[in-house]
Amino acid sequence: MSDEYNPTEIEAKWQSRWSDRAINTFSDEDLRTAERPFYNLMMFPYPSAEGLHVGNMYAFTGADIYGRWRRLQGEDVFEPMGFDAFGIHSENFALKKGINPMELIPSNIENFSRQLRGIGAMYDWNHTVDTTDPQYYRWTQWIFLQLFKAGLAEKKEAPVNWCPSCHTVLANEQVIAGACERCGTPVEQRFLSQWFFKITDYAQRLLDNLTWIDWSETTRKAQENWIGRSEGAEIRFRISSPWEARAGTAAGDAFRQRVAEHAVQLENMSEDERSRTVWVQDLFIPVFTTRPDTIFGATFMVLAPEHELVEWITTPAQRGLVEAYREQAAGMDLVTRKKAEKDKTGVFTGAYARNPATEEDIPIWIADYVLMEYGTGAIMAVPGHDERDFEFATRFELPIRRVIAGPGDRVDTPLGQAYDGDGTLVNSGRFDSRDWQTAKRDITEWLAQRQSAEARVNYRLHDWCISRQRYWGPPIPIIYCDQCGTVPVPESDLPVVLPYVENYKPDESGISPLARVEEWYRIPCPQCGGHARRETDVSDTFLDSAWYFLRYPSARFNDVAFDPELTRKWLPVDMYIGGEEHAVLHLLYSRFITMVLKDLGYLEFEEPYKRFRKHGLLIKEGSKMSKSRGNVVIPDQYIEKWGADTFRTYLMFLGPYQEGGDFRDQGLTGPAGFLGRFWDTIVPVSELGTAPATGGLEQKLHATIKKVTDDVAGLRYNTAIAAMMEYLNAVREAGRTANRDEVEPLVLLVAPFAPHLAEELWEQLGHKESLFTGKHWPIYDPDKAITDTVEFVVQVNGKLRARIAMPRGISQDAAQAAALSDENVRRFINGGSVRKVVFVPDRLLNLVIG
RNA sequence: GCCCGGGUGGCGAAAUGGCAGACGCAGCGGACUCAAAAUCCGCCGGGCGCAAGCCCUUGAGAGUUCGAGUCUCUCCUCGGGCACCA
Repeated sequence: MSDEYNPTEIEAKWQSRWSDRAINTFSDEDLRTAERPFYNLMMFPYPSAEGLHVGNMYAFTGADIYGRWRRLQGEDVFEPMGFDAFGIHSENFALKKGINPMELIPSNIENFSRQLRGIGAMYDWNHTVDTTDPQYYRWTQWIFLQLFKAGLAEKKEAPVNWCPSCHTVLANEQVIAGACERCGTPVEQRFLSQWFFKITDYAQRLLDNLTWIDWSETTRKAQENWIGRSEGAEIRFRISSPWEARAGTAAGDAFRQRVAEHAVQLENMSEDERSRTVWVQDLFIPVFTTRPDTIFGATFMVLAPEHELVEWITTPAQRGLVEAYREQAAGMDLVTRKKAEKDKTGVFTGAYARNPATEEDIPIWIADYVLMEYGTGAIMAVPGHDERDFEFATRFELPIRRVIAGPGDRVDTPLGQAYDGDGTLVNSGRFDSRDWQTAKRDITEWLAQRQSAEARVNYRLHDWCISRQRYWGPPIPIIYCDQCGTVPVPESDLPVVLPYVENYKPDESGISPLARVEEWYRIPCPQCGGHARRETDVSDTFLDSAWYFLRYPSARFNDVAFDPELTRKWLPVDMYIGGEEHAVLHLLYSRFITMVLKDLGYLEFEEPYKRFRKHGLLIKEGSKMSKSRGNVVIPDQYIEKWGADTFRTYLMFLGPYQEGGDFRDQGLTGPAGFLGRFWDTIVPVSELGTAPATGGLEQKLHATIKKVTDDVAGLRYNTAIAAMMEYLNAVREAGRTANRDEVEPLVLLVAPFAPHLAEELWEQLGHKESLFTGKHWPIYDPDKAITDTVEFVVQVNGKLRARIAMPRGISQDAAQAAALSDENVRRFINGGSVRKVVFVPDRLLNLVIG
């Protein structure tokens, strides 16, 4: 080894030594017998074509530093890494390249693994996961089956975005201003039959647990918003237009069936009437509202254009208009339709409903600002107190009525805009002058007594659509039999292997590419042996990643998804670090799957991650990194030039880890110089025997250990590094070769950041074992971490007038005496009398002059 | 519109209600060198001053306090998330 700091040489040496001596890997036996298990998890990457991005490396380095720190404290830290290699990203890249993903993805993974080995993280490559491995997705399919058997997976029709040019279904995120993000073609809405997981059944539990899990606050808030709990009431409005749907006619029978299916309320009907006729006026339209207190101001109703009742209540005179409007709405993509800036449009159905509070008949309209997916797909419109309803009422000249009076409003103060603030009720009959908050409850109760309402909670969260009409994912393990209907694939037949398909491109049919492979999907029914076909959709990538953390410890077992004993020992995850971009979907889905598996008896916990911390986002020279800007930082050249240790240290130094930072090429010289001086300072020390720390360095050392320990624990890596720099500067200012006790602890402090350098110096200091094999993190002595003298700040009337060194623990009187003898202090007191003295021990003295 | 974060030197950033600008980058001056690079030493928010020191300064304005970058209110602004969610 040469005298100069040579990162390339050192890093190669230690990476191969770690691997040869199995420093970072556990055997399955190690996992079973570990005494102080600590599961340190980071979000696994999808192995993109471009390779490891500096954003990945930033995330992984910060997480690895935490893991290495816990290991230096003597814990058995399990730090696995894997690949989220299924999904549309990988498939689209394969399409672009014209190479089948089944051939392309393995080479991406290989490239990624190579890069990951170079960043100096302590990954356990004995326990890795690749979601495209049949031995992995076999268990993804198994989880689907468990949900199916528990009644938590169901197939239903749902609207999707369809690009007629690319022949594919698009996620909402892929639709930009109503057009396909790739080709610019306007997107259409199509209805397809899809598999859903009933995550809404878990909405309240997912929300409740957020109060106690130890997660970044912003992430908890994001989940809370996403779940979107609203409290209010469901109120029923009786239709008051007297049309009938007669039994025995085709239309009448179809209507009666719809009524039964959709649980529209039927009341006050004799058996005889039921068998003959359904009167539209016997139907109720349920609406959800968070403002039952404003019901006296509901002057019309609006249904979503797709609402089932529309075709039955529309009058012949309005039918043409209504049909035209419905068609137009159906042709519109979901994104454009949900645009708030769009002008309100709508059509009157000709029908009326009775407001249960005022007993007035109010018109029923349809409009696309009411969404079928939320609530009941119908609203009571209160234009006086809802901005959207106000806009609609103004446009179509519908009555606007004030029913809430804010401070200073009179009963008849006209409304120039919707008022949604606090107030008391007006124009509301017996509820007049009641406070709006109280009235919410009172009116709901009053209507409930008359069977017209009940209190209700609604969630914004939708069921999780897991079907993908694409190729690159795990086939959904379901078989459709002509005789037996929907049959789950028997668990003993798993995995349902994704076949190699030459033409895996999606086409205009909207049907999965697997539907073109007859020899694959046509199979005998596992129950009756009759004609049957496989489900040809694959599942969402988010399902792959919803349980991968359960798989890591058991990654080497093929007969079980997760071994119960290892799971009990290692899970839930102790520390999870990842990007805020997954704050909602991935983190919510994995919480949901964990809860389900717990309810089904497979797990003993229901929250997968004890702690979650988000890391910040890296930008480059003040702007976002993106391929189009051409400013994406690829770590390889930097590591080659500066070494992984310098690169890691720089990434952690450029800003607070949880907030991100601005990457500038020039900035690397700072940490590079630091590590170079570190080397120069410590190499000569190895030739000396032990000697204690001397002078001010001992105090400074203990203070630094405290600072670095606290900062690393709180992921404040930037200030931890600054503290080490300060200490190193102090050692060098001593102007002599340092004593061993002055610098050996510093080698340990820097080890999580620059593990190769630390190992090398540790060895040169005479240690035989890797420093990551023992409990080596230095412990500070609180008594030694403080100085004997303190610099007192003396203020006069709150302004700094002097700094005076005084012994620690000095009394107020003594400090005051010292202060009063200071010339500058005297000058500012200027003969005035000291009216008040503020004394902060060992810190500050403030003399207030009257 | 709603919910989170931010706004501090030329730049990245520090600061349990108690010395604003730690640490680093860039810059300037010096040493070494024939020279350059590397390395080392010094200076480095603005203004006044020979100096001691003084005044100003944390997006804007008010407030609480002996004392505010930090707490409260109002506003401006940037970033992120959600969004006709009834």
